Amino acid sequence: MSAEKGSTGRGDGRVTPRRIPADADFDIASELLKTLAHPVRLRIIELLSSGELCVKRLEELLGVSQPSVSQHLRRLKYGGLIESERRGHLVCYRLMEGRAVEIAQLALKRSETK
Amino acid sequence: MSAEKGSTGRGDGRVTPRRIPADADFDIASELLKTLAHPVRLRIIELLSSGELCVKRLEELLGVSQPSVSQHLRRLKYGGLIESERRGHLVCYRLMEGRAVEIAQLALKRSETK
DNA sequence: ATATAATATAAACACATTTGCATGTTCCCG
DNA sequence: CGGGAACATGCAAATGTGTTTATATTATAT
Repeated sequence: MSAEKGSTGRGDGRVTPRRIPADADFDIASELLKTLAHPVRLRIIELLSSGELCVKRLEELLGVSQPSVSQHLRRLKYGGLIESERRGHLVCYRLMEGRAVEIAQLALKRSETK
Repeated sequence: MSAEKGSTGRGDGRVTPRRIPADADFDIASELLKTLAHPVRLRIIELLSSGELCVKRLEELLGVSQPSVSQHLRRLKYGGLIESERRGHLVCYRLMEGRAVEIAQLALKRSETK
C-alpha cells in the first residue's frame, strides 16, 4: 500500500491534479539540492545570473583558486545547471534554464526567521 | 573592492531595492540546502506537509530504522525546519513556517528538463 | 516500583565531499 | 615551432555524512 511504482501522470493520458513524488524523485531532487548546497557554487549561480563569465573572471570574483573554481563549475555543469562555450582561449559559462536559479534565490532570501 | 561587510539594509534606514547577498548569506543558505539535500529528509518534509506525525509513524512510512529517523529529525529541527511536541509517550513533529517547504517542492518538481 | 513502548543519544565504521598541489590540454601569438 | 595564458584533470590528505548497533531516557500502565 505504499509502493506506487513510477506512477503519476503516465498511463491513460489522464491529467495529474497533484503529482505524488515517486521514490526516484526524492533522489533526483536531493541531487539537485546537493549540487547547490555549497557557498561557492551558490555564489557562482548568483554571479552568472547577471550574465556569462569566464573561469578567470570567476576566479577573481570568488577569490578561490582556479582548480577549485573549475571543479565547482564541473559539478554544476554535470548537474545540468550551467553550460559552457569556448571563446578564444577562454571558456565562458552561463546558466541554463531551470529551477536551479529559483531555488538558489529562495535559499538566499534573508533569514527572515519571522 | 569586493568586501562589503555585513552591509545591505541596515544603516540609515534606507530601503533596499535589491539585496546583495553578503558572504555569510551564502554560508547560511548552503546550510539550509544541505539540510534539505537528503532523500529521506525531503520525504519527511513532504509527509509532514500534510500534518504532524510521530516518530513511530514516520519510521513505518519511510521504511527506515528508528535511530536513523530520529537523526534526520534532529537535523531538520536543528535547522529550524520542524518542531516537536511531546504528546503522551509519543513525540510529534510538524513543519515550521519558512522557505524550506517551498524549496523542497521546487526541487521536487518533475525534472521537466524542458 | 517494574515492565514496556517510544525516542534519543553515542560510538564505530563505511563512504562521499573538499581542498591543495602538481600536471596535462588547448588555443593564441610571434 | 616554441612559449605562455586559460582551463581541466588527477590524486592524496583532511573533513564531513549517513547507517548500524547498543544503550540511555521518558512516560504510561500495572
